[in-house]
Amino acid sequence: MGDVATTKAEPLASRRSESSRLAILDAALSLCRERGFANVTVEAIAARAGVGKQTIYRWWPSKGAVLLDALEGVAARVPTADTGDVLADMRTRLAQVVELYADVSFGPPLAALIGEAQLDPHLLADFLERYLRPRRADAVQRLTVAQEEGQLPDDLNLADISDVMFGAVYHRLLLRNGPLNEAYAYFVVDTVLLGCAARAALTGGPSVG
Amino acid sequence: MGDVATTKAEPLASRRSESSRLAILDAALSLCRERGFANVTVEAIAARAGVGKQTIYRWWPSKGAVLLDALEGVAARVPTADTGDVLADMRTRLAQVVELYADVSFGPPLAALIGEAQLDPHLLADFLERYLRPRRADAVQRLTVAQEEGQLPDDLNLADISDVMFGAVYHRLLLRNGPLNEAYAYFVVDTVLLGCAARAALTGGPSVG
DNA sequence: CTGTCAAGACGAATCGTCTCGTCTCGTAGT
DNA sequence: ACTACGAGACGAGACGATTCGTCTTGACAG
Repeated sequence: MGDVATTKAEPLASRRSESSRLAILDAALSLCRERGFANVTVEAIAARAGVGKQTIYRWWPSKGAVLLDALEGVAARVPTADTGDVLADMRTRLAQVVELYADVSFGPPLAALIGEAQLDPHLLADFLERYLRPRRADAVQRLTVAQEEGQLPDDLNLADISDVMFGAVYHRLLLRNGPLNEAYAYFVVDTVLLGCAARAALTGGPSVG
Repeated sequence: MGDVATTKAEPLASRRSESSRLAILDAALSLCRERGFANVTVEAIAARAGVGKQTIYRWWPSKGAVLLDALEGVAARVPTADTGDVLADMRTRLAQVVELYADVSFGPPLAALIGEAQLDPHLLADFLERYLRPRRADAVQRLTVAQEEGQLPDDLNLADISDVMFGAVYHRLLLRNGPLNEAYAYFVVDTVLLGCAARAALTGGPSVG
C-alpha cells in the first residue's frame, strides 16, 4: 500500500490565471441575473467566460462554490460604521444589508446559494465559514464594545442577538413574506435592542438610548 | 389552431387512490430521513411506495411538492395555546416550533424543501401559501387578541413582529449557526415582546407583564 | 518540460413523458 | 338485482433529453 490519505493532487495556485478567475466570477453573476441560478449550468459559465469547463472544476467543487466566491467579493466591499451609538450603528449595518439583499443582482443569487447549500453540506460549511461568520463576528464585535461602554447589559449572549436581527432579514430574503426595506431593518434593530435593555431594566441594569 | 389555453386535463380526484397517496408521503419522508432530500429521486419514492412513477407525476409537479404535502400533514397536528398571557403563549408556540424543527426527521427535510423552493418559484409560492402563511396567521391572531386586551401597543405591525420571531428560528434551522433549542425560543420571544412594550413606553403605552 | 489553458468528446445519472396491460369503479340495459 | 361495458387511475418500466463531472487533446506560458 502506498499513499496515506492521498488528497486529489492540488493544482499549483501560483500558475493560476487571474483573468480567467475574474471572467468566471463575472460570468456566473451575470448569468444568475439573466436566467436565475437554477437555469445556469457550469458549461454556460465556461462558455460566457471564454474558459474551458475543466478550468472551473479545477478550482471550484461546484457552481455554488463559484457563486459564493463572487458574492463574497461583492459583500466584502460593504463598510462598517462605529459612531459610538450602538443603536445607530446597528441600524446602519442592517439597513446596508437590506439594501444589498434587495438588489436584484445580489439578493436572488444569495437566496439561491443558501438554497443550494441545503442540498450540499460542504457548500453550507463553506458559506458559514467564509460568508456568514465574518459578518456575524463584526456585529458581535460592535455589540461587545457597546457592552463594555455600559450601553447593553452584561449577561447577554451577543451572538444570539445578532442572529435574531440577521435572521429577521434572511427570513424575508428567503421566504419573501413581506417587504425587505429600510423601515423593516430599523424596526428589527430598535425592537431587539430595546428588548434587551428592557429585560435588564426589570432586574436593574444599563439601558439603550 | 385549436384549443384556447387548454390546461392539461386534470385527473379526477374522486378516483384517486388514498392508499397510494399515503404510501407516497410515507416513502418520501422515510427516504429523506435515510439519505437526505438531495439523494432522493422520484423513482426511489415510487419504488419504496410500491407505486408507478406516473402516479406521482399525475398528482404532484415535483418531489418538493410531495415533501410539502408530507410536512404540512405533520405540522398541522401541532396544537395552539391561548391562556390569556401573550408572553407565555408565544413562548409556547415558538418552543413547539423549535422542538419540531430540531427533530431530525422534520427539520432537515423542511430545510431542504425551503432550499429547493429557492430554485423553483412555483414551489416557493405553494410553500408560502400552504405552510408559512397559515402559521403566521395563527401567530398574528394571537397577537391581535393581546393588542385588543391592551397587552401590546396599538401601532404595531403584528406581521412584522411574527416574522422577526419566526425568522430567528428559521435562521438557525437553515444556517445552523448556533443551537436551536427551547432557551433560544424563549430568548427570542422575551426580547421581541419586551422590545415592543419598551418602545411604546417611551411614548406612554401599554406594556407586557 | 512541467502544468495550466481552451475546447469538446464521453459515460453515468436523472429527469419527465409515454406506452402497455391490469384493475376498479360508475352506469346502463336486461 | 345482475351483468356488460367503458372511462380512467393504477403498477411497471422503456425512452429521449438534459446535465453532470471526468477525460483527452494540442497549444501555450513560466
